[in-house]
Amino acid sequence: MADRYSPREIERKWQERWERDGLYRTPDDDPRPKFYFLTMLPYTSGDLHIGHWYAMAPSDAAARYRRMRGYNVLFPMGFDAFGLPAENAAIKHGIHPKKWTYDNIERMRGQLKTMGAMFDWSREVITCDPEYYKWNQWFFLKMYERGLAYRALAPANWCPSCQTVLANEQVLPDGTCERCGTPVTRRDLEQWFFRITAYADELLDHSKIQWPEPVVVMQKNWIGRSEGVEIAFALEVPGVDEKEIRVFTTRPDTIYGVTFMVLAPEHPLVPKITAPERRREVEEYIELARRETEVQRLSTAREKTGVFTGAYCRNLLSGELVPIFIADYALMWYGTGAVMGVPAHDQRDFEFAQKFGLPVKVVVAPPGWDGSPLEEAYEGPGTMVDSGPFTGMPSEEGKGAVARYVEEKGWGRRRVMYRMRDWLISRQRYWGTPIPIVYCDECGTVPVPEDQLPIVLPEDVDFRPTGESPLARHEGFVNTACPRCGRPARRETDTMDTFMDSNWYFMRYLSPHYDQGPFDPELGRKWLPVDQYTGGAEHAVMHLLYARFFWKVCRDLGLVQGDEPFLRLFNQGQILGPDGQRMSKSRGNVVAPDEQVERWGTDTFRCYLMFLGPWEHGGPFTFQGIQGIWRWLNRIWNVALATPRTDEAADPLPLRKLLHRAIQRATDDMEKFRFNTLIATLMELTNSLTRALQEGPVHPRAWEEAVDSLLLMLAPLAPHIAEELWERRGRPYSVHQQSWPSYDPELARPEEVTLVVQVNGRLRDRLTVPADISEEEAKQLALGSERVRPHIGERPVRRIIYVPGKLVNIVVG
RNA sequence: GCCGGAGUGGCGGAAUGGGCAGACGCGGCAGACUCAAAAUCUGCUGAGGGGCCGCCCUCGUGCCGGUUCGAGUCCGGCCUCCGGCACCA
Repeated sequence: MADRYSPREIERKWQERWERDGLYRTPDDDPRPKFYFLTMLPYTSGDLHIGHWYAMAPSDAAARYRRMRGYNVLFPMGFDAFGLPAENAAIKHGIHPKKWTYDNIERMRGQLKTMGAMFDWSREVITCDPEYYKWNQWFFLKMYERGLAYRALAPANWCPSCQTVLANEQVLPDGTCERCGTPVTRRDLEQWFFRITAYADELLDHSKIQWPEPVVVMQKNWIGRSEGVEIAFALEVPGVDEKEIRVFTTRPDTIYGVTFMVLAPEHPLVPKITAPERRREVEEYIELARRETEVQRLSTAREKTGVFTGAYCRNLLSGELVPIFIADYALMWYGTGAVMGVPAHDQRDFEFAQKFGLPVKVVVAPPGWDGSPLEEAYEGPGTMVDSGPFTGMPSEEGKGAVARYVEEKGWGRRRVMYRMRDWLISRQRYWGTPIPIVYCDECGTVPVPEDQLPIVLPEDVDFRPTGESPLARHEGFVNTACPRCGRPARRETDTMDTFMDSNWYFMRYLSPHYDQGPFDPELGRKWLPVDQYTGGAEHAVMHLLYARFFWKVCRDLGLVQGDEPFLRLFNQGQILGPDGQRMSKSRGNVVAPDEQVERWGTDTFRCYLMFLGPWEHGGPFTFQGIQGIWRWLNRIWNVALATPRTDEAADPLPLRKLLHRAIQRATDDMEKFRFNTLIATLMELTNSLTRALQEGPVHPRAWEEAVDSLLLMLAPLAPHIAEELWERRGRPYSVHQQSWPSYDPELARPEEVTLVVQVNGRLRDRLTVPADISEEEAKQLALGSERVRPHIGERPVRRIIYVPGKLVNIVVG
């Protein structure tokens, strides 16, 4: 018997050997078909946690499998290195964000290497490196040129006590500052946006990608397209120039039910139309709304609030005059910032009307309605009533009819609205990509010329929170010369949202040090788009939507071909603590992967994560089960190195059939990322081989074929032990350069099947029969069964149902 | 509230173009090896009941109903948990 399985020794040994040999360097000039396998890069938080392992280890197995299937596989890794936690660490512990980040990268890179993954480290990308973010700035300029980057006034979270802008993550759920507990207010600042809404309709089209349906649905909901009509209401306030208020509605069929009008508090018409005697109350309400955080304001549980402006407007269709209110449930950034109040057919309007004693006028009769007052808004379809010329029309039809009428009269037009807003990319933060813009008193907003990039983030910055954006206090950074006129000018001091970094990192992997553009276009043509992307579902809307948008911009810039960056997507589940809760330091349920690797070895830990359950499910990490994987790998060790009693005369078929069935199932599972059942299949194969070993002489070539195939199928899952055993069995280095075993369908097909015999649908007997048994034979066999006959008794057989290879069901009585 | 996803033994989970429920593993029980323990190996392990105990019967996939010869799987109505969105006119 060979010596014992000792993961610590062999794992270090092979990791060193693989690195020395450049086994996982992906050549760009390889004749095999390319396959770009991408897994999301980690944020440089400090330690590689179990979630990273759960995301990456199965991805590695799948990438290795692709490689064994004859593809030239690119499987790169990098670090998402800009972001708030680095800055917070600096504020809290006085460590410079750069040092904090690079120290973390150093540690995490080491941890990643213990995984034994086939990452091509020569392509590593670190997003906080000027070599990388230079191209963030370059992209920004391209977008600015095309009008896709613009500056506008937008509200930001503002802490009046800290005198600083806060990121959304720094605002606690109760709307207070995470540092000082002061209620956060909103403050309007000039900020930069990317015009993602210009691509809204294209982003709604997921027909060219194979993504999990839930992610597609989430993106569609996020974009939130709705078709409706913009309609004018006549404004008849003396001394006001504006003669109309425009509203957006998806329910033009309810227009005769309008009993009031609501404007958003920020609506520009409000100060103009407010009656003198209402002015004080209106201003107070506006101030109140301004002080509220978005979270508070959008809370649906709250009772409706609002104030009457004293002004009226006229419904052009009905000719009725209705009062104009302001209320914070009307949102300035959606539609026109004005809502027509139809309490009978909109629950929000209904609640508002109840509160303010406004009339509820039914114009779409619910089926079977007796004319009595409504208890709540009726939002379904019905027959239009009390609606002028449209009375009697089904409301669904009325939508189009009213829209046409309104368009004919020139009172409005059909419009499409989106829930999605443009992407605000400005962050009043230090640790991010500087926005390449200069403000000049003479020339205004001036983009930094390309040849002056990168604008390097200065390191000698006072990033402690003193009430200003850190870069704004750095004289050497802020003060510059206008690129256009040369006169003194000021740099933009905001930095970019870090989602900018993840927009295109997968392009940078192709040529991480290329300096003529974001990536070598020739390599772009070769490798892009990504064939398979894996990562957490938490990125369903933000990252994955931004990256699709960005790709389409790149396509329009002529940088990439095709419409989508990630052809196939897979979301792994989330790994929980042993208590079934989210892992967190405060709960004390964090499982450190390093300890598990130390104890069991990487191969065992990797396989265990894959064996836990379906990859997309995730679930609690428990310590008991890992033992089972350890035992299994030991059994493989023993089987692979055993010297069986062999006999040329032994029948090779049983072993071969067993093996080829296993290969068939394993291949199918690999294709579908079903690692848990894949491992179960390999366990069964291992157990069968162990039994064959004990039972007697085996056919020598069938045995060798079976053991070699087992190791080949093990290789993507547990790369180190597979390599070690492959070598010990005298096979040529490396197991990872071999082909995935193929199966012979003839051998994989079972010769005998178990035929289930039922009487009236209840299981009564199992018969082992040849797979090619005829229907007639099967029925006769079933009827003749000793176990079946008593259940038929004297009752007549009415029907016999036969499912080939599966069952016979005898219907009696 | 709306939109997704999921509910199967003591536990993680298998099995869905309807057809053997519980593969594989953990845990548990019993045995072998051992002075003993660990490790390893073998057997049993959904619940209930009956036996002429190497056998049989009944029940059983969140709940209620339906379709079907047959439902974990399909349909209708609920319940619970998880995730996302949440006054989007």
